Amino acid sequence: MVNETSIPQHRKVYEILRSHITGGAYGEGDLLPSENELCTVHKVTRPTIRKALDRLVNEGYIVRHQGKGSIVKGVPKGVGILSMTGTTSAIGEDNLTTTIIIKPEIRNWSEAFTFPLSRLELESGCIYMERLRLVNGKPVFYDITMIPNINLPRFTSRNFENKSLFDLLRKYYHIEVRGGEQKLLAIVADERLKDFFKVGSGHPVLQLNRKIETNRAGFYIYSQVFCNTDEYALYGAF
Amino acid sequence: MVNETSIPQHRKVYEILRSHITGGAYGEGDLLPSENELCTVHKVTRPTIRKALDRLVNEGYIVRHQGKGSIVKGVPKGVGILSMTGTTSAIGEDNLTTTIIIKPEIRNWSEAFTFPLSRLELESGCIYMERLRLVNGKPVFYDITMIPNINLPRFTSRNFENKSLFDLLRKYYHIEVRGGEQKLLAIVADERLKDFFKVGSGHPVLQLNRKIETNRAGFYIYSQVFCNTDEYALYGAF
DNA sequence: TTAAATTACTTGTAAATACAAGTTGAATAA
DNA sequence: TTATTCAACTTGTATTTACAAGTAATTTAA
Repeated sequence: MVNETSIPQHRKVYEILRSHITGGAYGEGDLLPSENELCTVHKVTRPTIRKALDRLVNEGYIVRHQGKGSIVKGVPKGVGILSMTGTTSAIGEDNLTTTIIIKPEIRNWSEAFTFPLSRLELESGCIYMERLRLVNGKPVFYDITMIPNINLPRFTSRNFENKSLFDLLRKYYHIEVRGGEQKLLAIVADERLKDFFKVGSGHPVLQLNRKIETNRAGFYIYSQVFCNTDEYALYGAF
Repeated sequence: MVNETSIPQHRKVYEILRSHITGGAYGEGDLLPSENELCTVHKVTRPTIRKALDRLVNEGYIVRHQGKGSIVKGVPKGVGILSMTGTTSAIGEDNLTTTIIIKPEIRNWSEAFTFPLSRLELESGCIYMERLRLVNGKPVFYDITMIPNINLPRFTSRNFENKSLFDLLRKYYHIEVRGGEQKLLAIVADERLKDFFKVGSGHPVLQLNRKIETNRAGFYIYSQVFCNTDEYALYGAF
């Protein structure tokens, strides 16, 4: 029997458990139901349950102890900046507001920050945008995002104001982040950054150049993020 | 039948395949033997092989394609600084030389950089060391490492000159890095850093404060790393 | 009362089996 | 020759079964 969208069972169980953890149904230190209980609830066998749990362990949501059970660690903090998707999940959405500096528009690539581009990417052009992120009202992130203009209908007309770019890509285009590479360096704020961050001259700024892989083969997202780490240090778990 | 040290089969297979990749037996783009071939070679069944391969995928050594096979991606670059162990594997040992500024010595904790310490850690004191790392002769990393002084016989008398701290911990004390958390920020070089890095005043420096988890419960390694990113940006994969 | 043993859980490992689904190259038919 | 079909691979998913090993509470014996 094929499921409606043929999403594997272990993935479904993973999504459900993950949403329960992120949604607060389980808090830090709570015990997840035992594997056998999960089996009966989701009507699958133990290897399937274990595959779902394996992923939760890998992503840092839970730890397992032989003889005890699966203990919830909570939502991995800082997964955002340093290891996965956007800036949104790094801080917690409550305190983060976004100002669009340059709305998504189609441009030619201005060379995507030290990362070499493929011919297809160069020919297609890119969707370019600049955003300023404020944490508790203070400007902390300034980011430039470049996405190849390949098979993304109506992209530039979508509303980004209160959405995560990555949620949007996932929802409308089934593009999911798989991993990526990044370069980090410390620089001194230039005129533009001094203006955005409202800091004086000589102010140190953290710069991240990122190339993000997706589930679409050959489809990469490039972003350059500048951070004022005066009050909010970048946090990452690994 | 119990194996000599009762190391799981899937872990053994993982170690073997991993060493083949890191050792250069398989290069980038090469196909690993098929799962069934690996089964016959290692005398285990497919689920066991798949568990070993799963881990290699998670750690970025290989990618798998249905119908094609398991393709070697190579040794994950930059795993060092941003996601795992030391600085050594970040650059490649060839170009990296280490100068010990303060040899490992037992001290009281000077509060391990914003990370709260447990009572046991505070009571045990810490092994403290400072090292300067040079890449191609230029000072790039300055790091302070603090290790709780718990059950580490003869640690301060070991020779660190040309060894990775983490290799040593693994080899002699069976301590392996499991993960950790880190905070990143951009600062301006103080007098000490200006001296070490031979840079002028106002020079931006990247600072990492890290708390590293190990396979010993409650045993954490704390380190603070300062990087001059002028010539060598920190590189990380995720 | 106290300490040891048992029992009933939990997760960890491993095999054997089956079929689905993607890829590739060889055999076949036009 | 060219296009199509097919067979032989590959990995992906899932079940069933079995036992090992760690944990914790209960029961039992001292």
